[in-house]
Amino acid sequence: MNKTKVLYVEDELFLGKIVKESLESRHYEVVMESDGTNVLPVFRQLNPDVCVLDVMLPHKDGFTIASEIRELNPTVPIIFLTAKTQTDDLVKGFSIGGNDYIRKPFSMEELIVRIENALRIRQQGVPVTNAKDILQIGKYSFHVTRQVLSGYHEVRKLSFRESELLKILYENRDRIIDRKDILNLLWGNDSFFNSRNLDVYITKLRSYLKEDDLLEIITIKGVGYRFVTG
Amino acid sequence: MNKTKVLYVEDELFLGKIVKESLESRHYEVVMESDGTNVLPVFRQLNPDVCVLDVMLPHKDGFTIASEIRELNPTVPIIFLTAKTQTDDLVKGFSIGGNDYIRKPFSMEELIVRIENALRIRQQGVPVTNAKDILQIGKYSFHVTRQVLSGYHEVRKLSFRESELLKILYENRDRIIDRKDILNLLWGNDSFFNSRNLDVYITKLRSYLKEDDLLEIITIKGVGYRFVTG
DNA sequence: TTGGTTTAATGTTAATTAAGGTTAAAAAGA
DNA sequence: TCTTTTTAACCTTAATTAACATTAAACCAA
Repeated sequence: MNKTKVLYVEDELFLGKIVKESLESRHYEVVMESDGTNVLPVFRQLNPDVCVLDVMLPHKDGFTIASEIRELNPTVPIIFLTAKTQTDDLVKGFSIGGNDYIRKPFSMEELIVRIENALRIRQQGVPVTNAKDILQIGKYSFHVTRQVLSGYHEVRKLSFRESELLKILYENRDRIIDRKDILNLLWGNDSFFNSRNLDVYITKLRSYLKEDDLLEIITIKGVGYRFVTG
Repeated sequence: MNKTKVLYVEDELFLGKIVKESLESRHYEVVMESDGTNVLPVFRQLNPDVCVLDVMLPHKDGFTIASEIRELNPTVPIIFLTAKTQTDDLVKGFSIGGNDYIRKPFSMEELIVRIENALRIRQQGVPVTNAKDILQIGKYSFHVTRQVLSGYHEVRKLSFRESELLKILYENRDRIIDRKDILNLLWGNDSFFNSRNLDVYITKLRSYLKEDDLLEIITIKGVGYRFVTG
């Protein structure tokens, strides 16, 4: 049987060396990367069985790398290493869909348990990603039930209304959606005040989505909107 | 696994050298061209996996090169590098059709993400052009759902009514279209006021289309219009 | 028939109105 | 207290209406 291939991204070289050697002594094949910017080509070349990513990296955080990896490969398990200072919320947002996380400091046993766990789950054919829950919207990925919108540079937790509106827009992308329909779906009626409310949320989403210039919420005055995605 | 081959067209030699070496250190094979006129032979010889083109080049702009490359190869991903001074809309207008673009200055991470992204999209067999959405109208190209009309010199965002009218005219080009039919399609009825409204929009479109002398919206009094495109 | 005149249709431009955008502050939840 | 949602105020833009100009078909007289 081939060795399990681990892609390990860690900027603390001292810690990294220990972990790498420790895993190798347990018959894993480990490729370590200390620079977040170089991960994708290495990933493509190695095609690892599992990724272990430190969240705090000099140029690029682990979440961003993760969502890039996810675009290349929607199923490979990803394990985050987080310092205890990170907010729980965002980490949790990412700790689904084949992702797991371990708080630093951790023991080798713990890491190995998580790795084996991830591999086992994947082997059993348990869907690692609840794929339909994660929408690719342009350069963003949007976890609907977690209400997390992740771009290259920032990860944002959306409120309920923001998230629902984005979902509606996405489901009807490239088509004209009636203002009234959105209002009825989001507020249950289309009174004047809710109508102005919708304007506010449209503005918010536009600003959240501006990392990708190709994403556009076009206003069709007197009618509604059209969300153009590609 | 073979290295990913990148054709990189860039006239700023200093920047180019940095980018080239940076990509090479990340296991890409890079061929750099500084002169736009020589790109096609190089393309043929290299048969790259992805092209990265600076838009502002001395003799020939990146868009022109891109369309030449497209003739040789309709699917290879093309990424444009554009200066930040170019207006958003210009970029938007041209960045349609499966290509991506990056604003200068950019980070290496960003470039790599885009490259990997482009390769992945191609692998998945995702269609690179949403061709049916882009109409060629004389010297203009018209992106219907984005409501963007791009000529050589200016790119204009059309309003919904302008855009719909242009679409109707184009779909019935070189034929006589009844005024009434347009009115019914655009406003749902043909009352007097809407009728005057149509006049206004016809005037607007005529002025938008005057970059190309061969395009003409001919009035047929008492009947309707004929949009002559050839 | 020809050239002028009338008249309705359409062209053009500007003013008005209404829809929506943006931002901030207030209110409501949690 | 902190976040989300709603309300409010003011700003921008598209769509409509209005006013006046031009065109071309229709009519008419010499």
